[in-house]
Order: sequence, then C-alpha cells, then structure tokens
Amino acid sequence: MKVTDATPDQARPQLRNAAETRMTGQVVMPQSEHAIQRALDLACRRMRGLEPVFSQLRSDLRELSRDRVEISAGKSIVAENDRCPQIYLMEQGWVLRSRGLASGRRQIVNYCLPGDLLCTDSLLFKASSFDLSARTPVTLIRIDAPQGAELFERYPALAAAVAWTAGQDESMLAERVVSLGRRDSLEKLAHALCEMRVRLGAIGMMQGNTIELPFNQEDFADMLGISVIHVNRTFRKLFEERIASYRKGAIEIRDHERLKQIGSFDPAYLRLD
Amino acid sequence: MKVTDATPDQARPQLRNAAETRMTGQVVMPQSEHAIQRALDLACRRMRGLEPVFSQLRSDLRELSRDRVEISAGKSIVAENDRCPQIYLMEQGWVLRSRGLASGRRQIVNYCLPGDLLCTDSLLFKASSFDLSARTPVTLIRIDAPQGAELFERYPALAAAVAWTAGQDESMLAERVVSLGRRDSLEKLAHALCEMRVRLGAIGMMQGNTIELPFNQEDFADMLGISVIHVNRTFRKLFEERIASYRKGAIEIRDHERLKQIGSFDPAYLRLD
DNA sequence: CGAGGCGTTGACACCCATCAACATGGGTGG
DNA sequence: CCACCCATGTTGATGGGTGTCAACGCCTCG
Repeated sequence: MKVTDATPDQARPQLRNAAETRMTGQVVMPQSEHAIQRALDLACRRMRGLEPVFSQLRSDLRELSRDRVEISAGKSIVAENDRCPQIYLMEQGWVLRSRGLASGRRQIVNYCLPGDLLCTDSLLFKASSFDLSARTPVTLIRIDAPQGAELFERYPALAAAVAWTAGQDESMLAERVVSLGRRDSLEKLAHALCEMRVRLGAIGMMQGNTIELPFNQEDFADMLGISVIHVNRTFRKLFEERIASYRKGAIEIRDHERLKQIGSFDPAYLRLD
Repeated sequence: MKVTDATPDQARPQLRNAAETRMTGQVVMPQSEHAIQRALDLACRRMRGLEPVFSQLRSDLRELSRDRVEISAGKSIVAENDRCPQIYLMEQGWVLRSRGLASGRRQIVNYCLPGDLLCTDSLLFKASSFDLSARTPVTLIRIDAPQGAELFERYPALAAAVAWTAGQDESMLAERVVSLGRRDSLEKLAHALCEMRVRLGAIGMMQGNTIELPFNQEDFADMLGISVIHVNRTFRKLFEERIASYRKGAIEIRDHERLKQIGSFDPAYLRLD
C-alpha cells in the first residue's frame, strides 16, 4: 500500500473515525507550521556541515511541504519494487526499512527517526528495492520536490540535504556491513545499542540512560542477522554482566564504557559533528 | 598515505624511475583528454536517469579535472580516519573500501571500478571511516570540486552525479546487508558473483562468461564475512554442481540461471536502468 | 476466560571457524 | 638451471557459536 495513493484532496476532515483509520492505516492532516518547524529543527541538528544553507533549506522545505500523513503502526509506506513519487520529512515515530526473502527470512536494513528524510532515492531512481513501514504510529510531512536534474537546479539547498542524507545513510550501512560480517552476536548487539544511544540522543529522545524503543527481540534478530532465541541469550549475557538490561519497550544502559568497548564503537561514522 | 600529498606541482616529469615509484606507490601524469573521455563514458553508462544533465556533467568534469594519479597495487589511497580533500574519477583498476578491526579481522565494504566516483563523501563530511586502497594498479583522474554548499550552487550537474553515486552506493550496501545478515555462504557467494557479472558487464569488462578479477579467496572471505577455508569449500560446491569454477584471477560462470536462483539475485538494486 | 504476542529456557543439530598439514606454482637469487 | 621461498589454494579433523525445535510462563486484550 502506498501512502501517496490515498488522499489527493485536502478538503478532507482532519480526523477520520477509528474504523476508517484501521482500514487504510492513514490519516491526512493539514499543514502545520509548528510541526514543520519541529521536524526541521531535528533535521538541522543532524546535518552539521550544511549550516551555510540552513536558512535556504528551511525556506525550500516550507515552500515544498504539503499536508501531513499519519500512518498507523505496522502499515507499509512504500512496498518493495514500488514507486514512491515524493519524499517525506519524518515528524514522529519509528520507520523500518527491510527486505523479506522468499524463505521467510527478513533483514532490517536500517531504521529512521524524526528529522530524517524518507524516500530520497525516489528523486533519482525508479523504484525502491526495500519495504518501508511504520513500526509505531508515524507522522510524515509530505514534500513535493521535483525529481532528477530539476531538483539540483532549482533547489540546491534541498539537493544538498538529500545528498547529505544519502551519504549519511551510506556511512551507517557501511558500518552495519562491518557488524554483520565480522562481529559476533555480543559485539553486534553492543554496537547496535551504542548506535541507538547516540542517534536518539542527537534528537533528544534518550531518557537518561534508558533507550525507549518499539523493538521486540525479533526486530533485533532481523536487524543483527541472528535468531530471536540468540538475541535473548545475548541480552541475558549483557544483563548478567550488569552492562545493559532489556525489558519490553526499553533498554537500560548500565555500563556504557564496557558497551562501547565490546562493540568497538566509534561514533564518527554517524556524521553528527 | 594520502595520494594528494604527493605532487602539488605539475611541472614534474611524466614518469619517475622505478625505484621512486615503488617507494611512494604513485606516479602523477598530465591531464589526458582521451583518458577523461573514456572514464566519462563509463560513468555515464552507470548513470541512466541523469541523461538530461550529461552534457553539463561532462563539461563540469572537464573543467574541474586536474592531473592523473597512478597508484601501484596494494597502496592505500585514503586511510581510515583520514581526510581526502577532493574526489577522483576512476579510470582503470580495482579499488577496495575496507575496515580493519582490532582483532585482526577485516571487512571489505565494497569495491569500485572504472567510471566510479571516489571519495564523494569528502565533499560533505570531515573524514573517511574506511580505508580505500588499490587492489590492482589504479589510475585516477583528480577532480577539484568545491566542497559543501558551493558545489551544489555552482555545479548542479556534478552535484547530481555525486548524489547519484551516494544513492547507488547506499543501495548496493543495503543489498550487502541483506546478504551478510540472512543468506548462508553458498547464497552469499552466488549473489556476489551475479553482482560482479552485471557490474563488470555494464562497463564492458566481462570476457564472455568469465569474470576476470584480482580477488583471491581471502578477499572473498572478507567481502562475504566468512572464513577463507569456507570460501574454498563453497567454490568447490559450485564447481561440483557445474555452476561456476574458480581459478586464480578468473571465475567462469557455467550455469548463470542456477546462480541467480541460488543467490535470489535481482539486479534492480544496482540502479543500472 | 481464552487467545495471542512476547519472552525465557533447555536439548540438540548443523553451519562454519579454527588449526594443521600439504600441494602447487611463480618469483628470486645463487 | 636449480634451490628455495612465499603466496595461494586444498583437504581433513575438531570444536564452538548459532540455528532450530519444543515447551512453558507472563501479560494484554478482547
């Protein structure tokens, strides 16, 4: 299901009834200056190095922003091999990019957080080779950016932000390749937790030393490339060593230094400074 | 060692003596219209979808291209945590991007071929978190592109090419994440061979059904995240099934259909069409 | 109260890493 | 021309990390 098919008209009521929401999984809401402002602030926090064009970027995104879309948890935003004709700025929630294999296996490629640009590859390529879906209720701001060359000629600041996003994503994926290829399960988990701590911290979503997140152990399994049961064993090991403790919806980091050490974590690849 | 430290002056003789070459690992050569033309042709072959700006891209790259650098096999082009102040257009050879871990393990993140843009992230970020090194003798065309916002304002076509490269790299890395996370060794190897077949074919480097490449079995191990010995066993399995045969420096694909099927290979992610 | 999602634990099997030994071949130096 | 070395490939034995299967407990929600 593609979000963009849903509501071309903007005269629609702001909230539908619950039944309709459940069926379509989406609600369209009007533009909101406050929401755009907040998401833009988060986006700019991630993109140090683009400061010179921040004001231009803000005005570009304001000019191109359309309505907001609210997607209920579990719904797909863009399906594999599907075309997503525009980009989104994330306002709230967690989004997963994943691929399902014929054998039933699944691999989570990365996760997106408030302030991230979604579907940036739609501006350059035909179709997405991955599924993009809402892990929690998600709110997106629809951005009507022109595709291909026109984007780069007319909106250089936005183009820079798109390129920056692609570059940051590439850097994070490269690090994930290292984890999946050459770290054992304990190292993988430790590294992933360190990454979450920094990414969430950068957008003000850390609650002290606890990571609040909508991942169950199966999500960790599909992200780290190991089995659910082994995720459980690995969390237990971290718990026994008093390094971190898992409970449904939250992970408490007790010994951050050892966690960094186990995961050989160096935050440079996150490109946050 | 950074290539760029070597030869600020362009008055240097075209070829140094062999001893000097062996020491520094690099030779600087003058600009060559023919070389640029050839590399540009290969680059444009990869970037369908940017056709509208090809002529602009060609003139941008011609304007910004400086001398050529020849790097001998095994030398590092950019080291981990090092700064690479410019980008390169690959003319010849194979380049590996990899990361070494403290434990001695190594992970190859991706490989670059003629026509690829190198170090594109240097235009946006401070330092590289990976090592970039020549697997064969490599020839690069140095491109003096401005960094950050200036690039997007003054050279939109080149900026588009940089973004396109980042997007394509990201897509390939996402696919590698799937392989490393959720495919067993036979599937990983089959998928990697299919990918090589298509990528080399796209730039005219396939010799019929044989892939000529500078990878030994240890390189495959570090790319696929398995051990050397298991690479050997896996190649033997492919050989026994008459699907592919490995010999030093070349791999012959005998049954391409089964190879694609085993690796669940779909070339869409390569973004070549 | 039942059902289903999620977490936990144990038993067992298998994929793959590790270690060791040997084969092969190309390059180097005598 | 030969002896030697080193990189690379090949094969077997063994063990460990991890996957798979099964069962059970807890909690939430309808």
